[in-house]
Amino acid sequence: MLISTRGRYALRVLADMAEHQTEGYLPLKEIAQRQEISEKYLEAIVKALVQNGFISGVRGKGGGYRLCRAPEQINLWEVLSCMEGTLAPVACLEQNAASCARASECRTLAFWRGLDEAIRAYTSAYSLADLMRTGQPGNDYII
Amino acid sequence: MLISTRGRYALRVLADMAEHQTEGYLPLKEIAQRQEISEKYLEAIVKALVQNGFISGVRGKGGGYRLCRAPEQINLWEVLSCMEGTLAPVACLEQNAASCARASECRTLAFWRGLDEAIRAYTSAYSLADLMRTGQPGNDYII
DNA sequence: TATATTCCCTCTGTTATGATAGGAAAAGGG
DNA sequence: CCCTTTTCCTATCATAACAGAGGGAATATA
Repeated sequence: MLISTRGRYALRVLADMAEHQTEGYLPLKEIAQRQEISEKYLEAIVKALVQNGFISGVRGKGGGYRLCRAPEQINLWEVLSCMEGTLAPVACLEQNAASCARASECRTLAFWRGLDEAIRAYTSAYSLADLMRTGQPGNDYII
Repeated sequence: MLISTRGRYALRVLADMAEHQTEGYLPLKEIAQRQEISEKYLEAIVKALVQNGFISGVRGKGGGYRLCRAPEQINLWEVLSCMEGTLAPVACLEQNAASCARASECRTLAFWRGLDEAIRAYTSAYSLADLMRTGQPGNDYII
């Protein structure tokens, strides 16, 4: 499985936050209830989202979480790859993969690189805003 | 990781067999040595390849394994999906996935379906023969 | 019979997955 | 100053998947 619950839930949380953006800081409790995901498990997921600058949290009464950027500027490849650690389809293509002695003669490497690129191309074409339209990816991802 | 060693090794074994096709039945021992993969682990992998009709095995002295079809007719999506069980990027899209009550309102489902389709399109465009050319996929996959 | 080979079953160590539990720290309201 | 709400932090756990290792039975050749 390329994407575990960490990545899947992260997208659902972000989409939920985008949908309720106007309501200020959203307590995790509410998000967990709406999405029917264990609040305790979501804690670990939003923590990663905070650390990677997608959302920010405010403690105490009236606190909660909020998107740090506009949905148009939240790229799904970015979200998924930091939630999953890597989106590489095979171990050979991970960031800190041990360099393979067979690489130069490998019959399959080019095929894997192409698959990696296909996954990157598809996911990075989507922004969080595209999910809100439940439609096709647009090019509203402003660099 | 979308593809584990089962899928990766399977492609390497098939490519090795295609390369040495003319030599008749190839003992697993030789393939394992050339590919530097544990023979014991490969046993499980070739077993699956036999069961799915990609290769056939003959026991006894002079025995070994051989491709059942021409490399042009061995589709990589087919190989990988039966080695991995599924190539679905998320659990929601697996064959026997429990039907999800949220599916109709899910903001992310269409995105996942598209990713699934992108993976399928890329991998199924390749045949084993394409790997042998270490080049781009051709359209020599004859149905 | 001796040898080479696939085929079959079981076992094991390690890592990832998907959580759960218990509390500490911060902020606001009375 | 206390109480409540909330994030934040650390630890633990059960299950499954991954990557093999080991032993032997069945089959074919010479």
